[in-house]
Amino acid sequence: MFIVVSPGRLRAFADDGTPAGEVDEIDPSARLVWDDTRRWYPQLLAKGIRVERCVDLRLSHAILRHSSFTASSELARAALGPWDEQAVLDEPRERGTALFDLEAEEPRPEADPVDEWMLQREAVAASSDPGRLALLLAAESAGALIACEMKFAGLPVDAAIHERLLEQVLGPKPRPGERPAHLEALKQVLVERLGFDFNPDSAVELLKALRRAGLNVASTSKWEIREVDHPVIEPLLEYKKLSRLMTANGWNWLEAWVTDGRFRPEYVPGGVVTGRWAASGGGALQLPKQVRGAVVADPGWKLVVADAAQLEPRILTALSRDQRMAKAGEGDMYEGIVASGAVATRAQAKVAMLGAMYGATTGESGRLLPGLTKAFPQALALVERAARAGERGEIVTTHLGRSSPPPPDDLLAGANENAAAESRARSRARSWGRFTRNFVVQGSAAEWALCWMAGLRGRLYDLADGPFTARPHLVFFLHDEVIVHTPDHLAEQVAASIRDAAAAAGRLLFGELPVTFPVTTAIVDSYADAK
DNA sequence: ATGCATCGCGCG
DNA sequence: AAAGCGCGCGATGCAT
Repeated sequence: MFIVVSPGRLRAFADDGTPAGEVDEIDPSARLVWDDTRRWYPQLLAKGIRVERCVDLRLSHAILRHSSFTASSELARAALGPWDEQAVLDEPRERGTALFDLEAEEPRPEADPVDEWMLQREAVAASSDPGRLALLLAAESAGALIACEMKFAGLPVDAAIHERLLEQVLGPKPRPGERPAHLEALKQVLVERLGFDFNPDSAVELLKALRRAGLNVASTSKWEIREVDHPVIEPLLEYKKLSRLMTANGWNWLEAWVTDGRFRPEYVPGGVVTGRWAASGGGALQLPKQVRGAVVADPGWKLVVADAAQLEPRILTALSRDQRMAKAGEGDMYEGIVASGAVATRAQAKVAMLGAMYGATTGESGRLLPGLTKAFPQALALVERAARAGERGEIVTTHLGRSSPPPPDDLLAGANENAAAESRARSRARSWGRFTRNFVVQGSAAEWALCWMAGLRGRLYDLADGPFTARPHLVFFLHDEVIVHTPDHLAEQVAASIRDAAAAAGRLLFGELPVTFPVTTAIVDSYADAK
């Protein structure tokens, strides 16, 4: 059964979409259909209601609007409307410029979610691959539930441990506007070794200072100055490292983002064009290894940290059905690539695979590509095709049907003018090609991860009783990695569920292909101990 | 005072 | 100024 949720109304529908009247309260085992999970779910969670499944019409619309699978649908061909992000963003600008005429504005009636839902069902049913699209929309919507649940539960962070760590590395908490002791001391070393005062926090001043001291550098980035031989370099790199910790995850971060022992960032499913999640608030997806020691399980609980090993190369294997690459991926994929003879070392295998998926042309990665291409022609042909399509301004699509955004209007502009314009056009086209090359792999990997997590969510819930935060539950997700917070005694079962869900995700996406998706699991008290 | 672009760096 | 994809954020410096 479906229940369509809208302000003041709960409309029930049978599985085939026929109306079944209105209901008084939400049945959490029904599939809830709503405009935006972020709008409805937090208040349900606050009331202790955990929803089993949903249809997030906003996220689904974004997929269907652009998917090449539904290009001929009514939904995709309609003018931009209230379900389109762009229309919503443009809206305030179209209306008067006065800032305070909000009262004067007619509160426009909300679009009916039932109409949109029906359009979406039609679009999926008539699409070139209803099965894949339905899976994608279900996974995307499950992700929306999980994002809200993870924010509700929060990632357990021990502020005392974090503060101790900061004090060890930076010195005692400074007064506002001052550098902590260790950073200040390092600054003095820098000044001493260059022979004059300057502010190392300013990239402009720092660059001038380095050049004044006779160092031939064009920027102050780590990569470049690392190569320079001068007594200021070592303390400067150290300064940058400490400074980064201080500004990104220092005392301010702790105060702003960690309350009651929980870090609660906003996760943004579908926030990245490829379908990856984005996050806002506290840099959730950039939590540096340096501070992971402060992420600790509650007493009597454990963290189960799991990571999908070499996910993107394996996704490429499955997408391309490259039997030789599948063989190389039976164990550690990079070792397998070495064994195939494509490259000499594991490190090279890794660099070469990254280069294949990102479109490297130069450097070590570029040099290794011919060897990789020779060993795995089928897999490499897939990414090459995606790149060429992008260069021509065409759309590419992930395994389950998420399509790349249209190329910039000027992608091919200037191709037939003078030599300089032509070269710029080629460079633009190549750059877009690298994006589309990566899009199919990164986007399909994101789909696998969503299916993994959605399957895991259900398995975790079934492991215990009570409110979902009393059961094992997801507390963190980072592209190919999850953290589950679980009562001690269930940790082994959680680890097994994580592996089961990974295998199930592989079958859901790719059927019985001989491609495996191994996950490493670690049962730990502290995130820092996971690897 | 406030907004925006750039740099630099963290993560996958 | 990373070669080679995708992000978010803070500090700085300039424009408004």
